[in-house]
Amino acid sequence: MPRSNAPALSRRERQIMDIVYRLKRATAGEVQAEIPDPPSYSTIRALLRVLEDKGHLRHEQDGPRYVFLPMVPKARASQTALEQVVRTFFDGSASQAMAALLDADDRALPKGELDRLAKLIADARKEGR
Amino acid sequence: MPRSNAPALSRRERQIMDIVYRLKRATAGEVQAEIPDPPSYSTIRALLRVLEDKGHLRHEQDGPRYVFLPMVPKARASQTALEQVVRTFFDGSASQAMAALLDADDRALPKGELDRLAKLIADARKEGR
DNA sequence: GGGTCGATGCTAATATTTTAGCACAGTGCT
DNA sequence: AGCACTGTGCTAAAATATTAGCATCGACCC
Repeated sequence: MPRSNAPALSRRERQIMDIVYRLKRATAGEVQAEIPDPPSYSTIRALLRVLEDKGHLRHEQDGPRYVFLPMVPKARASQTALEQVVRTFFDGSASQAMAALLDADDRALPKGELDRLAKLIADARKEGR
Repeated sequence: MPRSNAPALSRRERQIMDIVYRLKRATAGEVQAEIPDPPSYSTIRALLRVLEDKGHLRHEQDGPRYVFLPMVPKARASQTALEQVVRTFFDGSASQAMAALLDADDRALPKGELDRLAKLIADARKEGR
């Protein structure tokens, strides 16, 4: 858990946290590999250490090296991130955001996924009444 | 349009951009009012000026004062923001993200919105084949 | 005209972030 | 044992972001 008084993430810190979430767990080298125009290895490690100090990451020892993991579970962090986007860009309306997702990506949505969504929505409609 | 070589936004800059997007357009005073523990008015203005230099904002004169607006239209910025979240937290799958939105918020979704979504999805399914 | 109010432009100090370098520890190999 | 390799911890410099202060300008009112 990030310490409650922990300051918000800086730019690089945010970038690194995103990478760790995407990879689920990552070593310094893996993080570096994900950054375009990356700074030195040493720098990455320093940042990971800072993030750990601030309570955003923890590490496990994997043989000789550290593997870093988020303190806040991905599921929770993703909800927070979505809420933030919904609040900022969609007036707090989740359904507007969903419509935007559908709109942007309908080519890419596998049919099975659409079916699944249709079902979720059908369920929600039933519950809602 | 942000200059292509414009560096990513710093923390405060991001915060301010979000506020401007949320309000659609905002004066320095309005931005300040939206920030908890805000820095001085002077500071806000400096940041707005920086954002304008970097090409993220522009301003219009409204009587005696400036009203700031995003250079990138909200619709486009919101797509970018969603893509970022989808990539980071949902493995690139828009439908997973939609499911999360539905899950978090199904109490709050007005029935009419659900109907609209159901229709959008039905259409997408037709198109997709 | 003179004064006040509400705004801006600019400059400079301070704080934070970002970066790299160096020293050291452990492992495996010859 | 000695050496190379791959990792860490720590420290300190450099770059960037954040902040506030001060001078100025125009509008309005007395």
